[in-house]
Amino acid sequence: MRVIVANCSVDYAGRLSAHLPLAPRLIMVKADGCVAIHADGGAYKPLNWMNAPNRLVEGDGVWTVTNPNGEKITITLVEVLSDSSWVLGTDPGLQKDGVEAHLQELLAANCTHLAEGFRLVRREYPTDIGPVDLLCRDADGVTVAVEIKRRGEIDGVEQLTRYLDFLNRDPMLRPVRGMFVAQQIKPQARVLAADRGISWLEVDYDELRGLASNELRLF
Amino acid sequence: MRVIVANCSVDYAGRLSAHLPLAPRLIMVKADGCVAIHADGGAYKPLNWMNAPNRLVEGDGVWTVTNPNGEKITITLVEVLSDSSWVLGTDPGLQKDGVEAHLQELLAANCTHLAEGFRLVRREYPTDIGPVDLLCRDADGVTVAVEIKRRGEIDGVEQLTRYLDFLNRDPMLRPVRGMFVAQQIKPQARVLAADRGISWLEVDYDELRGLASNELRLF
DNA sequence: GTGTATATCTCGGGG
DNA sequence: CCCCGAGGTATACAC
Repeated sequence: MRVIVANCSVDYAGRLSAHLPLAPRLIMVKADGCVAIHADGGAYKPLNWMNAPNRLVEGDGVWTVTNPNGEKITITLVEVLSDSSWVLGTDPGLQKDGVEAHLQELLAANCTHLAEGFRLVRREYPTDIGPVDLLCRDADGVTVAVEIKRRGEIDGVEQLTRYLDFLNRDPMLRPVRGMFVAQQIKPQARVLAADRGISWLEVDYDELRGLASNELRLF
Repeated sequence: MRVIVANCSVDYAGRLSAHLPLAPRLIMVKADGCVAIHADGGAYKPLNWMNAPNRLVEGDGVWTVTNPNGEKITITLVEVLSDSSWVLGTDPGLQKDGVEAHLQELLAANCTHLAEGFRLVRREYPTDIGPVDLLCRDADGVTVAVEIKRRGEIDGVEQLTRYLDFLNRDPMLRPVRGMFVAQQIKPQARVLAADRGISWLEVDYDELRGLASNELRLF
């Protein structure tokens, strides 16, 4: 890990063209070779960057970083205020809890939470176009394809629509209806779901987790 | 801009829960207060972060960063290897060229480039489901919804299909046909567009820009 | 390698 | 302020 603070200007040419006028910035070079140019604000995203794999050539006050896709960053260093390096080693990595997969687990284990009388057929039910999160049968025995998201946006409705298209070609399953489930569903997604006859439901992750631990306590 | 290199462990609780075991990492604190914890690899994305606005409290070997949404990062500093600060000032900012907005501008100004006899009705034509990039009328007076992308992929075709669904409900516009325009269109997207009766066109940004400057030269 | 789905996406624009 | 779309999205994973 190398950190340089310098007055610099930067040019990027690749998927688009971009230019940074001369100003003081922080340049971070990681062990895997990736380069990031940071301003003193603006969240974690750098102004410009080049991910690994790439090739960094340090010329006389000019760095050029190129990658195999023909993208190129030119950093012109006018005045270097600081230049330090450290060896940090590989990171043990981030442990996460609360992503979509967990929501899916909880709902698979408690699918009556989706609606009275729901029974799980299987998780990750395969179709030609990808796996459906949950396939259930409702109280009337009608098949229901359930798509689960942490945040329900329009893409998720499109995804579920594609699954329904394919599932409804199977005479053993037909008719299949859809259910869109998320912790929060955007208005646009609700409109599209409703328009396509897909029901939707907002669920609470913490409540579900409590429900799951209660069930555990009962047995 | 403050950069600390330290052995640390990190806990995040907010939109999800996450934990980083003790290891050497770089902690970046920007002037706007945002905090990012970087490993020595893995592109420009930090392992953990907290964007502005937030509140950073430096305790005895423990930093807590909280934001108004109830999210919280706890950084436990075991050994500080380096701690430096610089004042960089506000950045003049990134100048971009070649993004979708430019393509849309150029095509709005030169919509005959899309097809002979095209006339622009309006840019960003609103529908219940979002704005259509360009609404035009072709040489026969038929309404054409144009979706513009830098890179034409399947999502764009889906997006245009949604717009067409809604536009075709308007008796004043009906029938509306679709046109999918991009600098490069993936084969899969072409197939889907064709399957839905949507015409598609690849355009060259540099050529369009030249065309626009030629028009300027004429007047 | 391509295609697909996720993300504490980030970021900027418009109502 | 939220909603919405674009992004050099990045990243992981399946085929």
